[in-house]
Amino acid sequence: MNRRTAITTQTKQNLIDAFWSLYCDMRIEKITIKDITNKAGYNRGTFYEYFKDVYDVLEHIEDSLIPSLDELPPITIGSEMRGMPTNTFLELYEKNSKYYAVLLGDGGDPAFASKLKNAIKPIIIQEFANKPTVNLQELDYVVEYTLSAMIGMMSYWYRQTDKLPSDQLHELIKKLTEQGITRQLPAF
Amino acid sequence: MNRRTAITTQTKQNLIDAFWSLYCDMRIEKITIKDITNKAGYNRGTFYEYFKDVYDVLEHIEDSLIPSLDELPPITIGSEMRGMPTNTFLELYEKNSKYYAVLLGDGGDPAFASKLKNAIKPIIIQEFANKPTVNLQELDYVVEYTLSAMIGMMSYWYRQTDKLPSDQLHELIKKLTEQGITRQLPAF
DNA sequence: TTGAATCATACAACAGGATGTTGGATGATT
DNA sequence: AATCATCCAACATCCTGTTGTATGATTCAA
Repeated sequence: MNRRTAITTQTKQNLIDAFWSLYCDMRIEKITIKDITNKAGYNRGTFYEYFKDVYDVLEHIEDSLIPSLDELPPITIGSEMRGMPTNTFLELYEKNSKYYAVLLGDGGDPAFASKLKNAIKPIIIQEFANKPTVNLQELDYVVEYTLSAMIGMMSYWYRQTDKLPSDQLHELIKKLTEQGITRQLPAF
Repeated sequence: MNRRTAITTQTKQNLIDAFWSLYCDMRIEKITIKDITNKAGYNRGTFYEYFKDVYDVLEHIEDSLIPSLDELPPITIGSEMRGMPTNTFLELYEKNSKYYAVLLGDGGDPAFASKLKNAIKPIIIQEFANKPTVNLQELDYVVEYTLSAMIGMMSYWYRQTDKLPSDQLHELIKKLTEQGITRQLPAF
């Protein structure tokens, strides 16, 4: 890599890292550009060489966390989860948990959940779109339901101090996906 | 009511209404106190008589939208949805949809979803807590799963322009709750 | 290889605007 | 008439985003 681009890349990353360490502790509205550059060790003006404003940094981070099509393993019907790739999603979450847990948590960005869902949704839907019996509109809602449940569950899990064991969590999700909620309730 | 308190109540409400109409159109970070007081027709200083800052207004609104225990109808096992009161939740959402759809949407507040879940969760859990077979920790996750899915689904529904018919949505949610996701997929 | 031209990087300083506080005027309550 | 609440004007402070400039890196022709 060019010496020059190496420097700029590093500077940008330093700013990103400084932002993230602040973002983990405080609401984004309270983060000033001064805070970021102070922490990263740059002049405040330097920030504007790389980002438009504080929200631009967040967007940059979010974009880098949205999986690209080829990053996700191809999904085939008849796989372990019979079409709904919960495991793929869980692995994705775990891989990026450092960021996901914050972005999808209480102090995070509600738009990120949508971005994530919208990135994954077409991949899943595509698998079923050519089936003759499929109602595309309903399918859309089923996928929305699933992804919302997954995200909610995982975020909650990461928020807990005494967590359910990981394999028990995975098992529970699998059962909920395949059998529904009612059957998991003690009264049933 | 006292004339004086009537005035303050009205002023406070005017400020809240002005805030909400702005909040529906723009991110909260972009809303200035000047915007609010201009819209409501007060001096900027008056705002500080009632609220600490812009976020304080949002908190006030959110608190008024969290259902109290006696507001929610008592939940009994063996009811229509066999214990998981999805209908109760759907009705709650629809009753407050003007606010819920915004607060739980992309430009909303992720903390509100948690507040809402935490308010409803104990009511549901209480119904099962005394069953001998229940695993309280797992139950907690099942409820989290359910509420996350409901909130995600409803928010998505309100975001759509050409919505699935309401009764079809309710029917789909019922099936997903009772039978799981896998059985709703065309490949199954 | 050298050195002059060009470009990128980082910074200081400034104007504009938002914030939160203080002290005072007006009008209601007692 | 005295007291108190409501509302507002004005102020100091801080944050923002832009502009102009100095420093150092890269390029290319001689």
